Amino acid sequence: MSIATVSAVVNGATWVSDDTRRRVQKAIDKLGYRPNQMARGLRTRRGHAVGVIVSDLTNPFFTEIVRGLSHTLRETGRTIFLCDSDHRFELADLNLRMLVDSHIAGLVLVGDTVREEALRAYVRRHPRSPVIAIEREYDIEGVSCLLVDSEAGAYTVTRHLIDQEYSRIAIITGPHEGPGSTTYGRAARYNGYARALADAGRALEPAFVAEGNFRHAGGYEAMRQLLSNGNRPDAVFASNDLMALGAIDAAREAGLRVPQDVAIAGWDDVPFAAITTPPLTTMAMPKSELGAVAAELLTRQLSHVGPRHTPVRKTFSARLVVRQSSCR
Amino acid sequence: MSIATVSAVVNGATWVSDDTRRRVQKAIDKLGYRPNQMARGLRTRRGHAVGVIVSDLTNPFFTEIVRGLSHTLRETGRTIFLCDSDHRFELADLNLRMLVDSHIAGLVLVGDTVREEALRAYVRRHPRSPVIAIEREYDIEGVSCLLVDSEAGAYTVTRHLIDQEYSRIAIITGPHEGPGSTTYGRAARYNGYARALADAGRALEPAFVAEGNFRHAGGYEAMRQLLSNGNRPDAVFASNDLMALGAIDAAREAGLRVPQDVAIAGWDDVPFAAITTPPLTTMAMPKSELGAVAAELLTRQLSHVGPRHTPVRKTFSARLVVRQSSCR
DNA sequence: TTGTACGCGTTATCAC
DNA sequence: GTGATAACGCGTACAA
Repeated sequence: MSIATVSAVVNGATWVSDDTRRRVQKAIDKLGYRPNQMARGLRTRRGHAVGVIVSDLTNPFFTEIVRGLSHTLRETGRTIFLCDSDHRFELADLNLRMLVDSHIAGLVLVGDTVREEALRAYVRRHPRSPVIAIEREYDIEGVSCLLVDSEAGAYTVTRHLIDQEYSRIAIITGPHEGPGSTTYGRAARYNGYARALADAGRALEPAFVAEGNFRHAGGYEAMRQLLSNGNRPDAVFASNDLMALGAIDAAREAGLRVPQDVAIAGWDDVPFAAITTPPLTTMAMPKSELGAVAAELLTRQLSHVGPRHTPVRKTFSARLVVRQSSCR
Repeated sequence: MSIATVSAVVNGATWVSDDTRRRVQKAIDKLGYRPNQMARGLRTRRGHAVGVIVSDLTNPFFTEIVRGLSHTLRETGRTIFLCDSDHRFELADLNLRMLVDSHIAGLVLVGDTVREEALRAYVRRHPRSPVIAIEREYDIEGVSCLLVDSEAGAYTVTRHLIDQEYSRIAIITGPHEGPGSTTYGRAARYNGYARALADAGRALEPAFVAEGNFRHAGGYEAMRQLLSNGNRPDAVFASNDLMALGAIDAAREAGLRVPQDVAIAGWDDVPFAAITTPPLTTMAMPKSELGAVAAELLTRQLSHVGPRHTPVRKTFSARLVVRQSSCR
């Protein structure tokens, strides 16, 4: 028995005879042999683990995706290098650097994490590494993006508020700069909101636009700001559920009833949205679909041999879920 | 300049002259040199990443801990190998095997994950690897455990329900077998519940004990079971918040009002517990404390040189947070 | 179909 | 203080 033969068996080479394969396998089981991933990675110049950077691990929408990935990868014997970028570019860049040092086999970006420039550099230096971005659009060759049509969704939910006869509709956006300013922050969701107002012949009141940070506290602060104006809004579309819940807290604290005095709508449909006080109207993200497609895409691209895998760009749509927070 | 000297500088050896150190550093910055973690791990027989197995990534209490760990470790330049064991022993064992293959530097167990036996084997084969278990007690030398006094907490919350003049108090426990059956499932929380009833001179009704699985769906099912009895409980202590929320859903579906018809109390005080309908009475876990201690402990043990680090066993206590779900 | 020998990038040992 | 060199465990080109 030789080292090379064992290696061949372990890596499933085709040229080993069935007989020796069995004998090797038996020995492996008996001795409890396990390949050393570090040595393997050193030799192959390509690790076995997948790097994942998520912009906010406390956001249930994101954890659901990570959980799905974790399970799919386990079936391939792969593990996840997990990093939380805390909604900050500097941290995301740092995280990416650490992942590069660990020689990951592939990269998954969940939410708005690394800068376009940083990712471009990564792709250039690691042409064989699949990159999948979820909920963030990159204009980089070789990067797959799984997106949700935020503009259309924002239009839908704003339209819904208009139909409910709310007349002074505000929006809590993502941050103006930094993560969130790209895909689903100001750009798309704000545009959808603006277009819906325009189509209904409503004016866009600058005082009705507040900036949040995709977190509970950010929604709370933004709502306080909106309420401090003389002309109070009677409906608020928050760009995600965490901020919507923060907004509800702020409204209640100001002695306002939701939805009688002010309606609130969110985005994501996190599991808790259905059981808050009051239950939250929100745009439901196609979570399971997103997770499944990402996992399938990743494993396919990882097992792909050849110089370059084919990137995918796919847009899903969010679905309006009407609950009590937007119906007087 | 020689390879060995550079290595010495990178690893902060004391014997390099300040002058060469500066020169090496300058070259490192200029060339953008980054040590290859795989080669390093291969040589040292000890990786740079920390393995984390969490029993349920969708449980906000757990993600908070993971998030904290992620950030603390980033400061040391370390990454996390994350695995979700999905509340299943087989998966946890598999995860542990994968982590071993990846040659982790340390291990953190969040929630009820790997079996005592599996962990014992790990510790035997990796005496230098720190192991920290959060919310699960192991009787293994060298394993640090950060615990919460579940028995006392369960006593407190049950006592609270008694004080609120509820008379038929039920419990939704963790699973009877598998993860959850150990620390905080049947054992401690059930015992605290039983002792509180006994101290108050109440009988322990077997029909008032339902088994859950620490998930929303499990709480829902357990509640349905409790409600299907002729003698309905008028208060339910669920062993965690996810199950409590499931129980609320089931109660509402059965046409019962919470807390007028049936009171519900949970355990964890996840962020959403404060904003559910109605806001949830629950035992607040010392999250930030737990996270901070775990992180501090881990980094200390990781940087510890010598044959054996000193394990720590620490018990925190949960705090009763009374909200509307338990007050008519 | 099998075995040999080399190199992946690092750290540890020891001679200088 | 510094530099040469042997491992670490594996994949693979190439010889057999």
